[in-house]
Amino acid sequence: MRISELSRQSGVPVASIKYYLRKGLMPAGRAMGATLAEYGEEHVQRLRLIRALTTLGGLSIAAARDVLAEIDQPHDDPRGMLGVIHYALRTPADAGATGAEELTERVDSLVEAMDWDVSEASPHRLALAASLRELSRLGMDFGVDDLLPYATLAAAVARLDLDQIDGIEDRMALAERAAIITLLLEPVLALLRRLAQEGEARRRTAEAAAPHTA
Amino acid sequence: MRISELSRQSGVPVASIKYYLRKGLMPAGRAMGATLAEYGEEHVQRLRLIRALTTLGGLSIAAARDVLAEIDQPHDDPRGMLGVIHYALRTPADAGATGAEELTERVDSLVEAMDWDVSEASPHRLALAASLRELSRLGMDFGVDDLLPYATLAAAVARLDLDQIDGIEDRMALAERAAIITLLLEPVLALLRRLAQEGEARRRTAEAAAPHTA
DNA sequence: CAGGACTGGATAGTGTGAGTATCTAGGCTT
DNA sequence: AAGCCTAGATACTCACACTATCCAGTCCTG
Repeated sequence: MRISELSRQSGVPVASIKYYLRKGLMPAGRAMGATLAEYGEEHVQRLRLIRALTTLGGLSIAAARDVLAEIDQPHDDPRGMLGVIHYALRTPADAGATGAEELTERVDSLVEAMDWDVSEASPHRLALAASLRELSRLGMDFGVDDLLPYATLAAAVARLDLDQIDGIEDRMALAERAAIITLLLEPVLALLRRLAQEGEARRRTAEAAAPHTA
Repeated sequence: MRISELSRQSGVPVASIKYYLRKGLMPAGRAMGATLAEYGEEHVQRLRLIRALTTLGGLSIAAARDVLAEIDQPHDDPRGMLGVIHYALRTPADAGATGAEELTERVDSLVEAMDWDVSEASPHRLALAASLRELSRLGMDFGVDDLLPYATLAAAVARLDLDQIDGIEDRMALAERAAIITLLLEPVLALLRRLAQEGEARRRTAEAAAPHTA
């Protein structure tokens, strides 16, 4: 299929497709001549993934490129790839690590208490410490004890996540699924949390108004 | 305190402070003359909150303005304010609602199954439907049964969230806390999830290699 | 086999968001 | 009175994600 057909099927403007090609988010089509290339179904799928990563996942073009490059890499240990994808995603919260030593310790205690086998060098440790420091400066200090319940729930979520990609044999498909689960389920979880907050808030308000019906 | 002192204490450049004032994120200082205004500790705090919302929470200036405006409003039902804050936050996923009818039904079933008392008009319903549709087009279709375990965990998280702001009497402080919990805990939860994923993935890999030690 | 539509690739332009810098009077401090 | 600092307005910058033009080269049609 030619680029105009690819554009029609995917709904992505030709100029944007060219832009993604330039930026290295998509492999070029099979060249059939100096001014002609052949695209396939996999390109349609790739465009869908790109749009999902950027719009749903909120990734920048550069971050999406890194994640896609990781997906395309053959992985010996498919499960370990999750970590690598995570590494490709610097949260913007890693700026200003000054004075986060105490918070880093807190994160380490938490990881240990949860018995999580997480790389010492994981950027998430630092990112989490930075987030906690920011919250602390806003007057909301979360100690290990405050975080443990949240961490326990996060562990339960992670188990569900890994169940989703269990039993997929094709490595390429697995890598893609892992990325989708990690990145694109995040907004879904955030939305579920908000819906739940709204429901729980109303429940508590109602109970406060009429405690006997509880 | 003058603006330069405010800048020094908060670490935010004078030009940026003026920018936030222009955009309506901060109340102006008390005018002491045509070219002089007095700022207080509350302005320092406000700047911290603005920076946290934009950098940690990833909000745009416009979204942060809406949230802050909501915080500043006096609320009759402080808990219900959570919902209002949510409304001020359109997720970018609300574009393209075509063909989401079936997914909307699915979301409605889920909300009903969870017994969440959520407004019929909540933008989260539509946003969730749109996210699910996108995931479905990527080959990951989540039915109500798949979502229920996640929703149950989300409900548990929401209970923890509301516990955090329980017992705060000052309405202004409560509004701010509610916003912080909802918005700024989100990246923390995402990081916990990723740490947990990494831990769980390694655990499963290890168990697959040596099942007898499990 | 000529004309027009289409193509890949390069280059340039656009619009938005989030600041950053400059300018102009006016005021405060010593 | 001199030399700052200040509020407010306006203008400028920079990155990002496109979007539009250009330019040969190619294909297809009549």
